[in-house]
Amino acid sequence: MARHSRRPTLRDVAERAGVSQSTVSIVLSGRRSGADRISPSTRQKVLAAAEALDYVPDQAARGLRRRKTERVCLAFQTLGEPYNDLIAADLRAVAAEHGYSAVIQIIPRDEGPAHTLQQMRAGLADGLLLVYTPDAALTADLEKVAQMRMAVMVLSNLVESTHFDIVRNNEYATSAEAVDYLVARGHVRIGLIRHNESDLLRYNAFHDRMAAHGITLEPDLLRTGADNREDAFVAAEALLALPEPPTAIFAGSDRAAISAMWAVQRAGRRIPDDVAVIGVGNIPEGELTHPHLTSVGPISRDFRPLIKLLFQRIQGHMPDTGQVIDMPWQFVIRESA
Amino acid sequence: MARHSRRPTLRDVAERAGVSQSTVSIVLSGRRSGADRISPSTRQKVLAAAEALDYVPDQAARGLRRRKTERVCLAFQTLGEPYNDLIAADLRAVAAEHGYSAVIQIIPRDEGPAHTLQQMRAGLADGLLLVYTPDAALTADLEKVAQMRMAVMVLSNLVESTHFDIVRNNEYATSAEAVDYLVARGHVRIGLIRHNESDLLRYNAFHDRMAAHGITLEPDLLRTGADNREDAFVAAEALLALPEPPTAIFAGSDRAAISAMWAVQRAGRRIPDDVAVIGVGNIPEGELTHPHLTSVGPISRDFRPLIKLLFQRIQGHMPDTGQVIDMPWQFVIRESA
DNA sequence: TTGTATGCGTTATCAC
DNA sequence: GTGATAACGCATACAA
Repeated sequence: MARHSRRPTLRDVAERAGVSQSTVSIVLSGRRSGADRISPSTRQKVLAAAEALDYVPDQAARGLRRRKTERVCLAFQTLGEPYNDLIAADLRAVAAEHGYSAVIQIIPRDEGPAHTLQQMRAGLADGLLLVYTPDAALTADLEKVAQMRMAVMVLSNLVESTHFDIVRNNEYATSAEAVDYLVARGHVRIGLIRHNESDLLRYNAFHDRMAAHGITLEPDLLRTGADNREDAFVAAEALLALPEPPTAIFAGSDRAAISAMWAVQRAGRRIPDDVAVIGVGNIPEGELTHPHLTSVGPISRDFRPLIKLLFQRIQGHMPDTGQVIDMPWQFVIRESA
Repeated sequence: MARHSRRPTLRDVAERAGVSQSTVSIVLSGRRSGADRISPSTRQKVLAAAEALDYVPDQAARGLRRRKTERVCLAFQTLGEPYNDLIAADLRAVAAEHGYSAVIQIIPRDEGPAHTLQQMRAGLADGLLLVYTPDAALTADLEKVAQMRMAVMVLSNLVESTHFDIVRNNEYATSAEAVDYLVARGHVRIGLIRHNESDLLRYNAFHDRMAAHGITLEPDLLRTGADNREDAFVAAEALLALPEPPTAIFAGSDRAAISAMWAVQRAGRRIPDDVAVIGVGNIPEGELTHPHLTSVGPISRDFRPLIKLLFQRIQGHMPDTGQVIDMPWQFVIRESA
């Protein structure tokens, strides 16, 4: 295992080609259209030498000099959320079109995105796409990142700032629609499975609409902390085990809703006749389940428009003040409610 | 939006503290135990200045100088695979213990990991954890990466090299066990839903055992390209729509198996009485489904031992020749078969 | 058209 | 104990 074979540098390529470092740099950096500055023959020699040495430019050195990483970072809490998968795929594709590389950072549930923001300020990437609802302290940190000429886009309904771009959706209105739908179908005892604390709006909608309909909320019917499929399943089982179980379950995510559906089936009840189930997110999986999942979620699953905006900002083609972008949601009635 | 506020450098901190750059570097870099070299009072001044300026050291410059990124990279094809989620969480946690940062790169399905390997050679990270089965050409590229003093660990049963660490499992034997189990229960017409091409062993096991039992394979019962839940669902529907549908389905992944279960339920058939279903992976979700999913997969879901080995290599505490690590699998009989 | 010289921000080696 | 100074590998302004 021949370790420690020193990686070739510009100088190695220059020596092999019999030219100077700068010539090699001009040819290989692709900038300033090296084609018209360097003679074809020199150019060929350089390319041949680089090829022979298997030269790869050093990111640290190039980044230090250019003040650019040509990298974007995507940060979210969990890979388990199907939308994060879609966002990651779109980000990678659009980044590639721009000659950029995409990296993902996981935000630990108990610590928040502080580490990622620190990394950004240390120069991890030129742009950040954050799927998270930061609190006030983190908003300040985010603004610091944005002030360092890096592009920042946050997907959150609850953050406020003019220093970076924010993507919002009408989660509240569509969730309210779903609750109204359940009530209109005669449901009074509706169980709630909360996903995590960062997205309050769907729960606010639940509370508000139930109050509007004059239905008092029983603490027993509210389960929290169902961040993953397993916990959501347990929460649903607890709801179904109540002396007076709910006739409908409103889950904070489609994943939680699917877990709830399994729990209902295991309890030997029918969906939606015995227990209706509604989720949030409208993930593709909801069209596979049996019965198909009624849900609230984005109309479009294409995140490329958002990402293109992020690259607009990276390239400086955006106004200095942060924009607010709307991503419309809808209530999709399928079979489970 | 006060953009372009130049980020503070060592010199800014030095000026504010009234000392030299080197002193600041010694204090802040944490190396060489700055505590005993620098006087407490100077040290305090430096720390105060850094705090006041909100100084964050530049990764590019530090990396260029130290020849270290203090970063590890995890690369895999899809976020949808639950195990990748577990690996990512464990990697992040162990990395944090070592003062390292973890980044994830998605390997595009149509291009393979070439881009990530290029990034590694350009100095993206000190170590790479690759969940992928590279072909011969990529193995050569991987060896190049490993030769540049970076730690490389690959999770694959099909790659061969002494230049990096390889993690294997007994996927073949346990898959064979599952097939034998189905045959022993009287199943002859067994449908196969292939996941992707990179993990051939489970399909080899299927073919070999069926042949051993003298059962000829019908092309109609073999479906390929079911890389995601949606495609697997379609594949299962096609199987069930056959004039003579299978009495059992062996899916290349648990996700595919769960999709198949939904398809079976939608077709109004019972599991396992009408159609038995077996998956591969033994993901946590399999204990939630109704019925619970019979599967083949890792005994342990804890990837930290592997990751600790990766860090051993990063720190140079490993023999130069690549190791082969075994990760045992088992056949888990639940309710679906 | 090509080469020389300088600096990006940091760390390490040396004097003092 | 602390401060100049020289690299790390690359890109660019400028000179030739």
